[in-house]
Amino acid sequence: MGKKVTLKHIAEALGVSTMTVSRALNNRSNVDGKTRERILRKAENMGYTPNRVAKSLVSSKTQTIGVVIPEITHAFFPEVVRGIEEITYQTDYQLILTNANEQFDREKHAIQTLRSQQVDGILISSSLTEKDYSFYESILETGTRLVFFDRCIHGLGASCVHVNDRESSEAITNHLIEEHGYQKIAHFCGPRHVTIGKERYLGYKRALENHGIVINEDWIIESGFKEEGGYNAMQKLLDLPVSARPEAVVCVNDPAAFGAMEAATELGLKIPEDLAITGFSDEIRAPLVSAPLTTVHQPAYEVGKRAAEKLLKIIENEGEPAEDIEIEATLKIRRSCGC
Amino acid sequence: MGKKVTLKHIAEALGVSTMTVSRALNNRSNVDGKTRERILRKAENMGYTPNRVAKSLVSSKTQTIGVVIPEITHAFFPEVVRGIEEITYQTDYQLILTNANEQFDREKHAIQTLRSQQVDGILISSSLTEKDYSFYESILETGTRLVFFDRCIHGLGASCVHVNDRESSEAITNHLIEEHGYQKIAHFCGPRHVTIGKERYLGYKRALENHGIVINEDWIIESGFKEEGGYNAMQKLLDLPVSARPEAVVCVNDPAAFGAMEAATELGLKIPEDLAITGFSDEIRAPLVSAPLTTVHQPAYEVGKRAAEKLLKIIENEGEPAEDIEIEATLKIRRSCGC
DNA sequence: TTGTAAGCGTTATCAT
DNA sequence: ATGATAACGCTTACAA
Repeated sequence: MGKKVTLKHIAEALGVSTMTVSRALNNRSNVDGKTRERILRKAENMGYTPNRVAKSLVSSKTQTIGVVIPEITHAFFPEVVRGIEEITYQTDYQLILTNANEQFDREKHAIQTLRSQQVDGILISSSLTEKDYSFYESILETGTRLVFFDRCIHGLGASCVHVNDRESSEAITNHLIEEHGYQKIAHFCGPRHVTIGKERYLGYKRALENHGIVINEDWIIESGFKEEGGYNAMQKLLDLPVSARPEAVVCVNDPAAFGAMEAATELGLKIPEDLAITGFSDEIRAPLVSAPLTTVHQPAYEVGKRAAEKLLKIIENEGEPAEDIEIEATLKIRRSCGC
Repeated sequence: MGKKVTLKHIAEALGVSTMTVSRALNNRSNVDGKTRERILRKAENMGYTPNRVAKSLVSSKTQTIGVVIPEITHAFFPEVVRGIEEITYQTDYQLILTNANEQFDREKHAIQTLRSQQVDGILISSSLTEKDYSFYESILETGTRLVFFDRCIHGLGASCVHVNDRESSEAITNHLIEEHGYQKIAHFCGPRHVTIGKERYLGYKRALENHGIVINEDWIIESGFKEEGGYNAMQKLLDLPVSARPEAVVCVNDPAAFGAMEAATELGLKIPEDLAITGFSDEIRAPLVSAPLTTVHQPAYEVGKRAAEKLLKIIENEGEPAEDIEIEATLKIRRSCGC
């Protein structure tokens, strides 16, 4: 349980200066072979561990990046984290993980803490649901390096990594219309100020418009991104008289779709016979539920990887420009759409 | 993009000393009301963010804990992380996440890095598969605070949080014997030097012994903890002539069970009619697979919470004793056992 | 090749 | 109530 060993201790034990020890331990050229040997051996058996905190104070570099996710239970995010982790592991960065739990206040707090920890950069999927960008504007002004992923905030000049949400949402809606002939299609949407909420809504809308289908506002219900929200939205939808119900529901993501399925099933509907449902994410449960979920496959691992790569570029090259990186998502047709 | 604002900048701008600024910002009593006001306002609009790195250097406290997990894709671990996160959020600690990817070398490396980052403590589920505890002995000697969870290493005097693996494994094996009358039961085990590998094996063994069933060594196959291992183990098992095959397989965890199911299904077996399979974890997919998995429900969230609580106690109370915390797991009977 | 001095941003300690 | 100084562990810049 001895006190922590520092450069100074090694230096004293050996009768050299701390600088010599520092140099030896950092493989600098300008230190005598024998001296280096002695120092390395001594450090080893004194159990020396460099103090990165002190190092960081000098270099203002912590080799650390912060990650803020809105929802650790949505399987999409751990998979993103895996992608991030692959990159940070290779490049010897550490990853500080924080969970905003879908609350923007927690997100702000997390970011402030990360900044005060002097992380070299931050990856974030935002929980922001209102049109108040001032927080982000002000921290970007201070030079905080930031890359958004999945849930982005545009117009701030920050980089963003995401899938082609709008096209994908349009494609899955098209599938319902063209392959199954559905005309009455509802949408359980996320908050509209979150990119993915807005984009997926717009894709849905465009598909209907392109087919000359008039949008029924009763069928557009905000479910948010969680199962519970999908469950509630479905209950609301099924409050409508039977004649006024849709044939299909396009959900903003998989968890919402699962919640919707559960509510529909409890109320005696069969999926997809009585009601078709689609998701967005293709998380781990999608192929397994009783009516395997037709959804949009989002390459989560890839999203994490690309976001981390971009952030590291920004950290390591002064003039790295902001960039909008779009990753192709693919339709995953299963049974819940009626196929 | 202005340079970072420090105490000194605020002090100069206001013509006071840095100490006064420090005191005001930290709510010390001994600072004049008006001075404090001026300082707070100035700090605010200069966009001051405290530098925790500098703070840490003085206090040798980082408000940071490290977490090392063996496998971020196994859904059990993100759920544990959620539990940890709940505690660290409440107590204003940050969480540094590292993934050892089932490799002990990466685990060692992760721990060394965490130590050099001066984390206040480490939570770890070990990937160690051999009986070489020297690494842990040496880092514990230096006073590193450590709590194991799930995959523990005993005999080091470190705390550990885990479920009652042996009893649970015995109970699920008993279920196969007593409720279904199976006598020919195989076991896909983890490495024996990992606690959970050993304990679950011993539970399985004890159940057979208590029922006077002789163990068939051909049926004990090391699958490890991943799907792929379960898949391979099942292929090996099904290489046996039909007459020499077991009626049931007790798998060391859910992923191994899923892999085993897949291989069995591909080879034309029906589960549970031709072969019963059980798991251990009760992860998110367990109820959803085509033969819903009979397994042991491990309260992952609770494991994370308790481990984090224990670690914080150790960090905050000098003399906090090591403790072995056992959490009760429960049998989750579904269809894959034949029920 | 090695050493000395100063400084990174903060706080503890001892003045004033 | 406020300030000066040293210290945390390390590295950069300069000197010997």
